Amino acid sequence: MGSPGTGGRGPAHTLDLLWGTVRPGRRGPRGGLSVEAVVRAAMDLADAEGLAAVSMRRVAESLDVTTMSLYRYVPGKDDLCDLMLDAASGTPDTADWPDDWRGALEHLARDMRALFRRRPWVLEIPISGPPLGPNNLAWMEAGLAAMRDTALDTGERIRLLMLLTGHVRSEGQRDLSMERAGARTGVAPREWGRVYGEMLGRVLADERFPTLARHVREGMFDSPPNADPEEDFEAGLALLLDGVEALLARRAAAGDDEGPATG
Amino acid sequence: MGSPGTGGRGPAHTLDLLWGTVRPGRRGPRGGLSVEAVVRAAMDLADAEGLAAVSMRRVAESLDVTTMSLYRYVPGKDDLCDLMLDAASGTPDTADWPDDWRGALEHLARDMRALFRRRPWVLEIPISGPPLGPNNLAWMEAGLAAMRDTALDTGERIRLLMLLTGHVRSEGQRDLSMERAGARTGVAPREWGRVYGEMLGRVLADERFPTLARHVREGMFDSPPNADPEEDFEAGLALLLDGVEALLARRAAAGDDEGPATG
DNA sequence: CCCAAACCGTGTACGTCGTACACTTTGGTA
DNA sequence: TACCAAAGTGTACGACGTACACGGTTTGGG
Repeated sequence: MGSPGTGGRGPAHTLDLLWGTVRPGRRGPRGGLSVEAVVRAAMDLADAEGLAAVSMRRVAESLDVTTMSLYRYVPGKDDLCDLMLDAASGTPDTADWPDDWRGALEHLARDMRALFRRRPWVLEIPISGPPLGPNNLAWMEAGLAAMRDTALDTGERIRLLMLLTGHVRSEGQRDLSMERAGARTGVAPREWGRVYGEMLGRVLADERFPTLARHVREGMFDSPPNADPEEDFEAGLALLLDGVEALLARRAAAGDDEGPATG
Repeated sequence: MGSPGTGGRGPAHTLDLLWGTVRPGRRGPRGGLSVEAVVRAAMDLADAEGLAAVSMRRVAESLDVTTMSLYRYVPGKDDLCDLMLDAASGTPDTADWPDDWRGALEHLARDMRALFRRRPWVLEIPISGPPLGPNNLAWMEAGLAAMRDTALDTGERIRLLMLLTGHVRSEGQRDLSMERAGARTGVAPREWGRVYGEMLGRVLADERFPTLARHVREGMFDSPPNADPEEDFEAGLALLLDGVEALLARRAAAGDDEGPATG
């Protein structure tokens, strides 16, 4: 499971792979495969059977080549996953995004969420560093563009973007874990909250959680905590952006002799 | 890697494991091991060498027993990880938490963050469902208690708690990935931003990211985006709680004929 | 009192994983 | 044309989780 070897020829090569700027090599036979083909095969596998089904062997098998031939195109599995992540991220469609920063950021967050719902396995890929691929940077570009008219400085904009993606990822991972918890016990995802409540209710009856117990007794699990993931997501998003508005309002009130940010 | 078998005797047994309410069984030889001993050994291993080093074989080896004997105490590795998570979570120390909800929630978030800094491997454990262990519930209890005097309803309180833990986890995972990215390239974590900037700067010079390029040209990476994780964490936390305050203010302004929440 | 049931711990084995390494085949270039 | 980098193959190693059958130990019910 670990990486005994070095993996690749350094992060510079990984960057070339991400951006598709690999010199094909003039000598030798023309390769029948390509980085994109390998990545696409891996993505197809992940789409069909989940990330756990993506092994070098299975990917190679689906391409009708041997396992080791993949290593001619990809340094190792970790890098393959990084490539999959960027490829699956795609490019945000900002056509119908509104002009105001809040509306645009809401669209960004929702589009990102839709992406994770479409390809849940993206959330399972361990992030190995800052976003470096073109697609991930395209999302960053869209986010920064959405904030162009705000009074936030560069650091704040990036932080807010990170915060937003963090929220989208967290919420998506929670949804995923709920679904899988349901699959493991054989209960439908929606009914999990019921089981949850029963379990907790039985257990909390005689323990040292007064506040929790009070909430349970007041019917906390009649409508279980995460019954509507969409509402949780939207509420968190709204809270976050409300925080931003508060910050902007504070700033506008404080430095009103200063000119507004020039677009 | 997957779980071909059923793993355990259902989630009810896992709950018993978590709460330490396992009937020892009157017949047969007294076991030299125990669930706690196994979990502790696994945690020691994770503390020393990271979660990747925690395998059934290595845990058994550290306990001077064979691999399979572990399965007498733990249904499988997934459940072991769940147990490790709850055990590592410990119990929040609310002694020096202030009385106001905001201060208390800040302390909760910071204490949680400290926990993840102390045991980074906790963040690598894939969450398999809602919090069910006593320690995780203790954190939930503390969080709910912190909000006892607010005008939030139960659902909102839980959502806020989830949002907070999501933020702490996200930020911790980002720190972790940064550290590991540095380790992989052989660069110190602090210098990563520099490399990041160089890479992006080189790449962005001739591409289709106008806003991003503008920020880069304006010195975005002179002080790299995630140079100070602590500041990022605190800023996000503040933003979040500002959002809550805005919600509370809105609520207070709207329904002032309604009595305040009774503690 | 005794035997069978329950339980602990062991040993072996299977299928899977990532990937190192030596090899043959291929085809552009010096 | 001869060479050699590169594509693709085959084999192998050391891990992993865990199913399964077995022998040893304790204890409860008859």
